[in-house]
Amino acid sequence: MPTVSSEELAAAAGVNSAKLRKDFSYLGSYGTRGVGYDVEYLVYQISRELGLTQDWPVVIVGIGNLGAALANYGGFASRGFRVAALIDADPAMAGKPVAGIPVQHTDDLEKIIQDNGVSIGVIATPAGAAQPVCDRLVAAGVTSILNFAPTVLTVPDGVDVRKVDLSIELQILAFHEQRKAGEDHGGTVPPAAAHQEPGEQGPDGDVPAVMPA
Amino acid sequence: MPTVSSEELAAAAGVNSAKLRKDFSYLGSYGTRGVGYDVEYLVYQISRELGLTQDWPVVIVGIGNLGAALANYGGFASRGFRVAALIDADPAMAGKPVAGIPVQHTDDLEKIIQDNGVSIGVIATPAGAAQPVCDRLVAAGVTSILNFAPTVLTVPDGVDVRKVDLSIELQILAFHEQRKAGEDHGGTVPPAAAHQEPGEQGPDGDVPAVMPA
DNA sequence: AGGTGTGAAAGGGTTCACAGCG
DNA sequence: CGCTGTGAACCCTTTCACACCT
Repeated sequence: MPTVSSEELAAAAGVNSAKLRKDFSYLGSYGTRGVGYDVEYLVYQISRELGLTQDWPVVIVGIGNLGAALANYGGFASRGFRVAALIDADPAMAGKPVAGIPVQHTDDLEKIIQDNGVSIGVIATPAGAAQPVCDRLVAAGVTSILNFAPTVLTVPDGVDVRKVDLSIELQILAFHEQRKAGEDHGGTVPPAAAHQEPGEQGPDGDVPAVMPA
Repeated sequence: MPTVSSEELAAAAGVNSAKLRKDFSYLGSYGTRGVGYDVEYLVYQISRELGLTQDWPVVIVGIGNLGAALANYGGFASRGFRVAALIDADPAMAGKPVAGIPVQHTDDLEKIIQDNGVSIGVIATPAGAAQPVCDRLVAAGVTSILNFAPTVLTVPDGVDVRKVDLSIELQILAFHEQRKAGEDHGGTVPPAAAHQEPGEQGPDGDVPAVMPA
């Protein structure tokens, strides 16, 4: 299949074809009228725009179950991510290989970051260790942090943090599950929040915008 | 602190106070004019609306690193989730306790679901096993599935699926990282997508709406 | 013809601003 | 007087519809 139309892609993605064309148009004019989009060319252009063609060395700090799961996760390599190092505070872990990469001790964190030119760090430590680790990562030159620890991190301006809460997705499912069952609700919620569109399976839309901890 | 104003909550959440008040108004009139919101009462009302006051038994299928990390995750209990069972296809795992819960074999999946009245299942298996597991969960009565396997699942109408891709958040960070560094871009992207607001750390907004696999 | 690229219309969500209540 | 609750204004995103190119 050398070429696709916006109509076909839209159907596959579960969106309107006009939206898809408009979105693509922000990247440039990569389609051919009367024909569609050249698949290979389009994939390359989107990959480049998203930064998938670059090599991103990342470090994972905190090699418990979650850290190990991340280290073993196959999806990283294909998106341009390379696990440059695994770091843990437990001296007993040092030297042990996880996913083929030897775990290093937290003492060497700064050196590891600098030697590998790492700008993205993943924190998978317990809650208490997260902020100190974060501070050291930032001081060593990391400017983007993915945080799996159940804490809100404080960082200086110019540093991006994204927090992943493994229970939030479950909570969204439970929210809908609740509605499937009993239909006796106190309040009124606008239709947009009532239910996700069938077909989509992703973390977007359909989530209350404001949800205090 | 027995009471909060919408202004204070909005500042803490990094949003507009009017939005917060409007959002709350969909749940009912839980505030007091001239005073603010009674914290304890508000927390209860929001919890109830989100389904946090209920008990949600869940099963986790696939007890590798990720499954184990989920089983050990502390955040579930406080949100009303109870890990009713851990299930794995490896006979060697059967009986082994993970996070204090003995792992059970896939053969007993249907019985486990029914005995515990489980309606929410978590899939943390390898990609190949995900769809068969999903089918069995659904046949046994599960109506909401949280999928960590790198596959898009096919389910009948009435079943909700949410897919968590651990590399997508990393990709979003890399996208911004790329912009921090070089500023030579081919295309033009609308301002809303240019950068996340400082202060927020969540998986929402700021993500291209359409991103074909 | 067939399908992109895009101005213009429609729609939905956010913000303003203030009436109204404690 | 202070702060909620909310109609109305505003703005951004999505969709329509069609000119234009292949």
